[in-house]
Amino acid sequence: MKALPKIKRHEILRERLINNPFYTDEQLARELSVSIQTIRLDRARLGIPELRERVKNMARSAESKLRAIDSSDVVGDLLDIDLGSRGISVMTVTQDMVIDRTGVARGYYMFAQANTLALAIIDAPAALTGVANVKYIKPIYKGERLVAKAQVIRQRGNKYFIWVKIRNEKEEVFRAKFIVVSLASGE
Amino acid sequence: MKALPKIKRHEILRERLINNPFYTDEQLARELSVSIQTIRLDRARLGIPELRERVKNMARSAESKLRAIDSSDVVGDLLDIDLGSRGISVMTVTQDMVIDRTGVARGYYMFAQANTLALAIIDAPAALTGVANVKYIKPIYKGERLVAKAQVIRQRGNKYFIWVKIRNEKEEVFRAKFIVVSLASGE
DNA sequence: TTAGGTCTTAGTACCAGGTAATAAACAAGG
DNA sequence: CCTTGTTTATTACCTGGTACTAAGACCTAA
Repeated sequence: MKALPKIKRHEILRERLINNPFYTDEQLARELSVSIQTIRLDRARLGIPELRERVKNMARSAESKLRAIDSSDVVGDLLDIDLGSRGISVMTVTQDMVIDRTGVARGYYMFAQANTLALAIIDAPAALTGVANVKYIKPIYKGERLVAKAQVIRQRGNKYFIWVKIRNEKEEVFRAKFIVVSLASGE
Repeated sequence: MKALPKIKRHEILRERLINNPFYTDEQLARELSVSIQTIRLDRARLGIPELRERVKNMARSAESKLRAIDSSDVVGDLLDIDLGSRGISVMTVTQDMVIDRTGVARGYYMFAQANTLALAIIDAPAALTGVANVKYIKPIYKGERLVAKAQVIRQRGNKYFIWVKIRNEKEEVFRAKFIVVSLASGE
């Protein structure tokens, strides 16, 4: 590779660092056949931080994102809860929840919000979802603030029947009915 | 803080670095009232890498995890697909998919696997889930390898009716029926 | 042709956060 | 008293940079 024009090089640089932030300036310099100083100037002009900063930022943001869907028991923020009866959670749809091509939120995020809220309101040390009936009423887009309301509508033995409805600012966008099994008393 | 016994210090050090890997040796030294060299010896003895390595490892592992549930269009690995008709994906249940307290996989992972597979087999540039009916048959535990099979059972206009069944090694553990709407032709 | 501008490269000093190796101080036990 | 474990200090070196100065390369307009 040789003597690319500056603008082209900037494009390549930006793209390279997006899908592999672990490059050092030295590697980039070699691959683009320019000096390290040129790469540094480029990064400065493009506002791209140094390797260590990039990696640190990834580690930090990844940490919080993982917390959101992996580590917590409730997806979204629990606003209000009345154990054994009802609960409310909110979640804001961020860039990484939507399908790039269409800008529509992936369905399993709403499912996750509704499902975890349903499980949270069960007054038992452990509970499992048995059945879910889900209806996606409207597509949901980035930036929308989703409010989920859950309500226990019937309880029979260790089975709970729970309705969850999710609204955005204007209207109902999702609803689900869960049958949740409490594991408190035997199996 | 002063003059802790060595073993105690090791415990604290390990714990501190687990829930905040961003400490430098210098900070740790100050907080534990020992010299930097002592911290370095401790790390060496405990096999804990330096700050930059820790951060790099986090960034790398987080990257792959995020790809799994955020960036890819299919949760799990797509093994086989016959557009407009059927598809198969597999997913292995890892530690971070289970609820620590019970060791049972969170329900929305199976939902995500089934739902994304259902969407993937639709032969259209974009599709949305309209309705989902889900049954969790057996609890699923860490390490299980889940095979999801999806099949389009009916198509009416831009609506597809899809069955997805998930099995572990031995038996069926989950099934779902989705009604998926293709956005290809209008709205 | 020449002066001025932009790009690129080189070189130097400095920094954080380490590794590696050596040596010295100190306490405690037998 | 000597040995042993633990801690601290010191020094040389490493990577992947920042910040700054300076000089050469190349193009363009007067």
